[in-house]
Amino acid sequence: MTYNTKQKDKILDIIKNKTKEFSVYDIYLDLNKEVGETTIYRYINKLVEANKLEKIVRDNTSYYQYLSSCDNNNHFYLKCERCGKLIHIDCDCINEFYSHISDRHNFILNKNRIIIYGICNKCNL
Amino acid sequence: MTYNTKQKDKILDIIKNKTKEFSVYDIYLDLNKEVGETTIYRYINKLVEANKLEKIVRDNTSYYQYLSSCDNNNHFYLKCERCGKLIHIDCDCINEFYSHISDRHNFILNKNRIIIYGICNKCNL
DNA sequence: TTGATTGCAAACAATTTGCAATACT
DNA sequence: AGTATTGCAAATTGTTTGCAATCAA
Repeated sequence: MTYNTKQKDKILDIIKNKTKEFSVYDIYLDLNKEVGETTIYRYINKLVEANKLEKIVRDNTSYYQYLSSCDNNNHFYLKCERCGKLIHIDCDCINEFYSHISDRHNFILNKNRIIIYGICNKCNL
Repeated sequence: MTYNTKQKDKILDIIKNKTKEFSVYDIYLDLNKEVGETTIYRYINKLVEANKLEKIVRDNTSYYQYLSSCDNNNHFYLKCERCGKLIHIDCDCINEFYSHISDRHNFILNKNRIIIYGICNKCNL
């Protein structure tokens, strides 16, 4: 149903090694234009649908960030607004928060989509 | 430096009465095309910059949602992924969460940007 | 062989910009 | 009067689509 291709491998390889947001054009350049932009668009769109990538839109351009698959029940993200770094957290505090939101505010939060924005340790000097 | 115009008044009036996400075109239609789309784009962009509107991009279109200015120190949003409703919460739980994130994870979260996604009470039947 | 993928060129569409007319203070 | 705003038309540009060639299974 889906085929493995060297284009997909190349794209995924680049993506996995990105620590910050990237655009389709960034990937295109990183690959020395050896893979068509259209192909990158198509593959990245699939990754977004599969929740492997977060999509951020800014200045009329889409940027993406790799979300390493994480099955932990207590996982969420902190994202630095200054340097763009995405920090993975595994901490039970999110479950306490989840319970509180559920019990007191009647809202079932989506644990796969918790991204808290702010300033990271390094940037806060 | 900035002028008040009836176009701005009309746009803001519509926006304030929206409970769900809207596009520029929605506003354009609501105003019976009496205000140019360009004008709506320009004004809405300013509102986004001023943090009066949240911008959400989906399917190559920008949607917006009014963020009623809130100075409370313990304010955050819950957003329903099904019906799109934005729920305002004032609860000290966010400060506890803030402190925990700060103390244990060395991260200063941005209180003006906390949007938790999930399913609201009504949709969860 | 069969069906998915690629990539170019073209289409698309949301958004922005130039500019002359108009409105605000 | 002087400056900001409006709105049309045109330009821009990120993204998608058509399609023939190619590749994976």
